[in-house]
Amino acid sequence: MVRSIDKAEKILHGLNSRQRDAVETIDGPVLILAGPGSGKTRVITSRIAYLRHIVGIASFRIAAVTFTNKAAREMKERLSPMLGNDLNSLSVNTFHSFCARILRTEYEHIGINRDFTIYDDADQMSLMKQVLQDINLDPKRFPPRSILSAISGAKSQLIGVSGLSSQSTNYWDEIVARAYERYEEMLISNSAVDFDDLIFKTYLLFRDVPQVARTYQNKFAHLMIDEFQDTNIAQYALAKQVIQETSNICVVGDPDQSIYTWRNADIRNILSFQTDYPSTKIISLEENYRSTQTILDAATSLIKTNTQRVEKDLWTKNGKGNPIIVSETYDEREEAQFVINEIQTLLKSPKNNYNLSDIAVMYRVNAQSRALEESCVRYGMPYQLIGGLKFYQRQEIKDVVAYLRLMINPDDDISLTRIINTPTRGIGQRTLDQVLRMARNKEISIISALRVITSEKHKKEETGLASRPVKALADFLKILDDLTSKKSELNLVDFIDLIMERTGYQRYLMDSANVERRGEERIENIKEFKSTAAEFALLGQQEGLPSFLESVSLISDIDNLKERSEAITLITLHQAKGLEFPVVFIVGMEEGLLPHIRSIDSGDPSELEEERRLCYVGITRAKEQLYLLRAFRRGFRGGSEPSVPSRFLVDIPPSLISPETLTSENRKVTRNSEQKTSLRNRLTSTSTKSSPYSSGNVKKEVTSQVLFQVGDKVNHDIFGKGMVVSVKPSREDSEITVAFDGAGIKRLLQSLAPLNKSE
DNA sequence: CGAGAATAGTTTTTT
DNA sequence: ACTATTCTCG
Repeated sequence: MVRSIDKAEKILHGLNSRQRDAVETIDGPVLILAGPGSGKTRVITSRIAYLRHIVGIASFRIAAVTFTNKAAREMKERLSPMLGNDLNSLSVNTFHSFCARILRTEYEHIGINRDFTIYDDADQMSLMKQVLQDINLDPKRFPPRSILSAISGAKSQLIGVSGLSSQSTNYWDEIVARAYERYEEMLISNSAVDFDDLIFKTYLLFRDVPQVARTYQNKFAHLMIDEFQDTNIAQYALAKQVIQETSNICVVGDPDQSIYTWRNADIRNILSFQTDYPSTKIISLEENYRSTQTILDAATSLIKTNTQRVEKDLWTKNGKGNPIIVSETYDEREEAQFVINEIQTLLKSPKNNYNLSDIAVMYRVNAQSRALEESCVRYGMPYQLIGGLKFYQRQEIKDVVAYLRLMINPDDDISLTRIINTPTRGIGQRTLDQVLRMARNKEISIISALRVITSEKHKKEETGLASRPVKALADFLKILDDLTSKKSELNLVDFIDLIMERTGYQRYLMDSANVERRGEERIENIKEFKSTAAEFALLGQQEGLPSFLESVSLISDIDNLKERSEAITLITLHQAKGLEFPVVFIVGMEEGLLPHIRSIDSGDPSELEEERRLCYVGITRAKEQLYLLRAFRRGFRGGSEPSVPSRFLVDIPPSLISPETLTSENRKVTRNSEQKTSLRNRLTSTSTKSSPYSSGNVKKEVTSQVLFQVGDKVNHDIFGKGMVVSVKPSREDSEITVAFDGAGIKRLLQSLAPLNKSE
C-alpha cells in the first residue's frame, strides 16, 4: 500500500493540479483541452504509467493513438523508463497503423487478401486515371485529383459507394459516384486499399462483424487519442466502437491548433464528444511551460482575432524574454540571407549558447524552402529539410518498391504497369494497351493476362500481338517469376540486390548517372533505402518484406526529423505542429502566402481562420526568440511580384516587437533607406566561404570543401580511379568532369559525387 | 519502339 | 519553375 502511494507520488511529481487531475481521472470519458506547451505529452504518458502501475491495468489493455509515427515513437521513448518490458505489449500507434494491423489479422472477414498493398497518393492518382479511362471520362473535364479528394471526403465521413450515389444531386456528384464505384472495384481487384480505407474498412468490420468487434472491445479497457482536433468523422466513429465496452476514452486536443480541416479533420468531433458522452469530464490545461510571456502574448493576440473559438486563457510563469523581431527584406533571397546571417550571430553570441538544433525556419509552402536551402549551402549552414520531395516518393524508390510489392501481391496492377517497361525492355504503349484490353475483357489481373498471352497454346490472333512483343512480355514475366521464387531464400537486402541486378535496374541507374546529374543521387538513395531495409531483414524471410512495405507506405517525412542533429531545421508550419525550438523564424509573412491565396479567394472566413491558427501554431513553437519575416517582392513560377504584409502581423501588438526592427506605420510600408542600407551592409559583409552541409533526406559524406583541379587523380566509390579533366564552378557547386580508367568520361557534381583525391 | 522535343497544366498544407 | 503528357523522328 505504502509502496503504491510512493509510486503514485513519483508518477505525479512535478505535475500541476490540472495535470494531476487529468492523470488521475481514469474512469469514463475525459476531454483534455491542452494549449500549446501545456505538457500534454507528459500528461498522456503519466496517465498510462498511472493506469499500469497504480490502477493495475494490464498494459496490453491500454491503447494510445497518434497521428504521426514520430509522436508514437516519442511517447514510447518517454514511457520506456516507466514501463520497461510492458512497453512491448502496450498499443501505441498511429490511426493508420493501428487499423492496418487489425485488417491484416481479420482480413478473412472482409474478403481481402492478407498481403494487401497500401496505395499512396501517387498510386491512387494512377488508379484514378485508369478509372476515368475505363468509364470514358475526360480527365481534363474531371480532374483525377478533384475526384480523389471527393472520394476521400466521402470515406472519411463513412459514406460508401451506395451512400454517395443515393445522395448525388447534380452532374458532378453523379460523376464522382460513378468514379467511386469503379475505383472501389479496381482497388479490390488489385488487392489494394487506400489510406482512408484503412479507417473505413476497420469501421465496417466492427460494425458488421460483431464477434470481431467484441474481441477488441474486450481487449481494450482504456483508449487515449492525441491531437483529437485533427480526427475526422470516421476516426472518431472507430474510436467509439473500440471503446464501446468501457467508455474509458480520453481525448486530448486544442481547437486553436486545428489545421487539417482541408484533410477532412472535423472540429465538430470535440462538440460531438461532449454530447455523445454527457458525463465527460473536461480539463483545460492553460499553463504554458514553453514560451516567454512575450511570445505567448503575441500568440494570444493573434488567435483572439478568430471569431469561431472557445476562449482559453494561456499564462506562463516564464519571464518576459526578448522582444519579437519583425523584419522586411527585398525579396526571398535577401530574406534567406537575413535568416542565415541572424543565425550566425545567434550562434556566436555566448550568452545564449544556442546549438544549430535549437533553431527552426518555418514557412507556409514547401516551395519556400528553396531559397533557404540555397542560402544554407552558400553560407555553409548545416540544415535538415523536412518534407519537400519526399524520400519514398522519389522515382527510383517507387520503382524498386513496385518490384517488391509485386513479389507479395502480383495482382497489384498499378505497380506492375509502373515497372513493366522500366528499365525499357521493348514493351511499349501499343503492346501494353493490348495487354490491358485483354485483362479488362477477361476481368483478370495483368499478370494473369501475361500468362495467357505468353502460354504456348495462346493464339496470337486474339491479341494481334507480333512475336517480338510477346517475347518481350515472356521475358518480363520470367524475371518476375524467377525473383518471386527466390524471395524466401534470401534476406531482404540481398533480395533487393538481386532485384536490382536481375531487372536491369542497377545498370539502368548507372547509365542514367552518366547523362543525368540526378543519377548519382539516385544510386545514393537506393543505398539509403537498403539500409532501412536492413532493419527489417532481422524479422526474417517471412515477415521482413511485408513489414518493410507496410512501414514504407505509412511513414511520413516528419518521422525522420532528428532532434539532436547538428543542423538547423527547415520545416512547413503544418509539420511543425507538436515540435518546439528555442529560436523560430517564420518567413513569408505576406498576404497570399500566409494567409494563403486559396483561403482568401475561397471567400470562406473559416478558411482564413484556419490560416490564422496555422500562424498561431508556428508562433507557439518558439520558446525564447521569435522572428517574423516578410519580403517586399516574392518570386513564384519564374516571375516576381510585390507583396503586401500579412494581416496577421497587424494582430500582434507593437509593444511586443523590437523597436529597431519595427518598420514605420506598423510595418505597412517599406523601411526607410537608412535601415535598408545598414541591412544590406550586414548581409554583404558575411563571409561566403563554403563548408560542409547536409540535407536531412539524403545522407552523404560531403566533400565540398575539397577543391579539385584539372589533373588531380581521384577515386570514385562506384567508377573507381580516374583523372579530373575539367572543373566548372557553378553557383554553389562545381561540375567536375573525370576520365575514369574503367568507366569512361563522366560529368559529376562535386557535392553529390562520392569522389576523393586519391593521392 | 524509344528518346528527346515541344507543350500544357500546375501547387497549400499530408496520415 | 517544374512536371507530366503528347508529338515527332530515327
